[in-house]
Amino acid sequence: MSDLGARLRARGKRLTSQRERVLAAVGRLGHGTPDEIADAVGSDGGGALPVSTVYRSLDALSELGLVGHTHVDHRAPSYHLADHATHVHVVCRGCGWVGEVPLSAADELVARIDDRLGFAADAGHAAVHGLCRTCREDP
Amino acid sequence: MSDLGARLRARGKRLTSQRERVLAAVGRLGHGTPDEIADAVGSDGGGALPVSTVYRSLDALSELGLVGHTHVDHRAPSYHLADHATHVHVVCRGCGWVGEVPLSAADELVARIDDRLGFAADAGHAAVHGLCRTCREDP
DNA sequence: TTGAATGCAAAAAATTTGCATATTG
DNA sequence: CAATATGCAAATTTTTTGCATTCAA
Repeated sequence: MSDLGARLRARGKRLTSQRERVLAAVGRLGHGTPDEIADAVGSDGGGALPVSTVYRSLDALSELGLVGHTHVDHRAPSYHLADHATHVHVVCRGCGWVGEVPLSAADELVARIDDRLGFAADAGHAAVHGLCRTCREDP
Repeated sequence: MSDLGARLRARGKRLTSQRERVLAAVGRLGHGTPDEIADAVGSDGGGALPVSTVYRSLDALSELGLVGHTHVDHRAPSYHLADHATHVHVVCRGCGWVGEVPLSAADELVARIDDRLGFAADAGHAAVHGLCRTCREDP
């Protein structure tokens, strides 16, 4: 898997230390907004990066399929390594609680989507909203 | 269904013409960003509303569960009537194409989430990302 | 009346862009 | 060397807030 450099080059892009550091930071964080990722990069001992570079790096890495993102709440795209997406996120509309279930829980849905549309769904990038145990009982 | 006024009052909120107009605009539009909704409200003959009021109205209506939203792309939350959410959206990461499958396709997933977490998932508010028929074959 | 909601304008966030300079291949 | 990225600052875009005023209940 993956010579980052080769994959970038294959797309006419280049391997830079910034992109390596952003990728590493995403891996370290698990999940993070562009801002949090910028902070994480800043604490790897290599000096801070401007947010604009973080955005551009995330774009580049997304194009390669190395990182993905979900919208956990209204405002923040949360990036993660593509291979970290091993579960479906659920987000409570009431209290904001975030939980997860194994990706396999979505097998049936993924199969049905493929049947009907020929679409390769990546459930690991989905955030399902709803109400958690507590909020569904409450008013 | 519902008496909008009653539902609002039940939460200590009030029925205002602005909220009625925002709700109507969302219904007319089907889907729309706060900005588009503001425009739509502006063309109902009742004069424009400041975006801040649109945001606040959408919040209020969301709390009542009358409107919901999905993140169709990176940047835009797309609001819709809650009862319009009768399908699961799929969004192609490659070309941005948006499709949908019946909500029932997610029954199994919803059941599993309930089993494991006691969480009431609302699949109609989920956008599943992936690759469409065309993009999955292509580079 | 009285607290909730609006309108407006200003503030805060979040994201993108222009351009000279530095780097990769 | 040539094309791609970076850094930085400024410009956009999106969302939120403060506050005096209006309005629903």
